Amino acid sequence: MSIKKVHNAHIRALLPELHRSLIDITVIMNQPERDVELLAKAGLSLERALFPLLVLIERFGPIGVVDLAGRVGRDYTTVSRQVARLEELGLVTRRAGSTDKRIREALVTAAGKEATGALDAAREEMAIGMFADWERKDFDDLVRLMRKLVEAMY
Amino acid sequence: MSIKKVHNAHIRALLPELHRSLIDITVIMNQPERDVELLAKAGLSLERALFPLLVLIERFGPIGVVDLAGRVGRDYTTVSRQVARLEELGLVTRRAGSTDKRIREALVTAAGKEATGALDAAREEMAIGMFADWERKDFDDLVRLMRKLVEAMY
DNA sequence: TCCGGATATGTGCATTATGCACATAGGAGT
DNA sequence: ACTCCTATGTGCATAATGCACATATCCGGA
Repeated sequence: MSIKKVHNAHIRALLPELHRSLIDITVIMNQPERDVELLAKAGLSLERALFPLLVLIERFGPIGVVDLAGRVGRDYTTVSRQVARLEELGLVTRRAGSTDKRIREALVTAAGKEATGALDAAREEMAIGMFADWERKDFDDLVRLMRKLVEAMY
Repeated sequence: MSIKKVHNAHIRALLPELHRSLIDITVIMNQPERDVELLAKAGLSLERALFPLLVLIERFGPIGVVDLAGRVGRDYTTVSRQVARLEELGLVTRRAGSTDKRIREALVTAAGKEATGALDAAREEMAIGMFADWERKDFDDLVRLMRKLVEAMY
C-alpha cells in the first residue's frame, strides 16, 4: 500500500468545505445559550464576557494574562480585569508564576471546576447521543485528525 | 469487514481530547490578528466587532438578523446595528426576505466579497503549507468527518 | 375572515466591556 | 549597572451591548 501525499490542487479544491466546517464549529462553540442555561441550573449566573474565560482557564490553566488574552482575542488589560472578576467570584485563583515573578497565573478553584464540570457532564450526555450511530473507526479518526489539525495550525 | 459502532464508554474516554481540540480550534478561529492584518493590507480597517459578522454573512448569506444573531451569540438588536454599519461601509447590502416581508436579509457586496476573498487567498496559502506532508487519505477523512461532525452537532 | 399571539426588525437609553495611555516591577542581555 | 523588553494593573473615554418599547408582518384557530 503506497503512501500518497495530498496535492496542492486537491487541498485547494477541498479547502472551502473544510473552512466552512471550521466556521460552523466556531459558531456552535461560540453559542452560549445552552451552557448559560446549565450554569443557571447550578445556581450560577456568569456575566456574558466571563464565561468563555472560565472555560479556557480550566482547559489551559495555570495561565498568565497575556497568554490568555491571546487566546480570546482581547486586549490583555481587558482580560486582566475579567480574571480579577472571576477571582472575586471565587471561580479562579491566582498565584505568581513559577519561573517568572511578573506572571499571575490563573487556575480554577474547586467551585470553578464544579461549574465547568456540570458543563462537561452535559456535553458528555449530548456526545453519547450524537455519536451513537457512528462507526468506531470514523470516531477514532475524527479524534486523531482533529488533534493533528490543531497541531498543524499552532 | 464488520462494521463496528462506537460504544458509549469509548466515547466517554475520548471525549475530553475531542473537546480540547474543539476548544483549540475555536481559539484559533477567534483570533483576529492575522485577518485584521490582511484586511489592513487591502486598505480596509474594520471595527473589531464587525469582522466576524462579515465572514458569517459571506458564508451564510443571504441571512436575516435573528438568524445571524443566533450564530454570533449576541442580542439581535446588537447584530441589527452591526449589519447596518456594514451596510454603511458598503460591505453588505440588505433586501427584503423572499417569503417573509419582515425579514431583512444581508448579503455581501462586491466590495465585501473582495475583502473576504483576500482572507480566503491567504488561508489557502497557509493551508497548502500546513497540509503539505499529510497523507491524502487523512486529509480527505478530515474533511469528510468534520462535515459529518458539524451535521451531527446541528 | 378576523383576531390574537408570535416573530422580525429598529431605536432609545443605561450599563457593561473594551482598548489606549500610563505606571510599576521583573527579566535578560550587554 | 544600564537598557530594553515584557507582565500586570489602573484611569479614562469610547465602543458595544442588552433591555424596554415600538411598529410591521405572519400564522393559526375560531
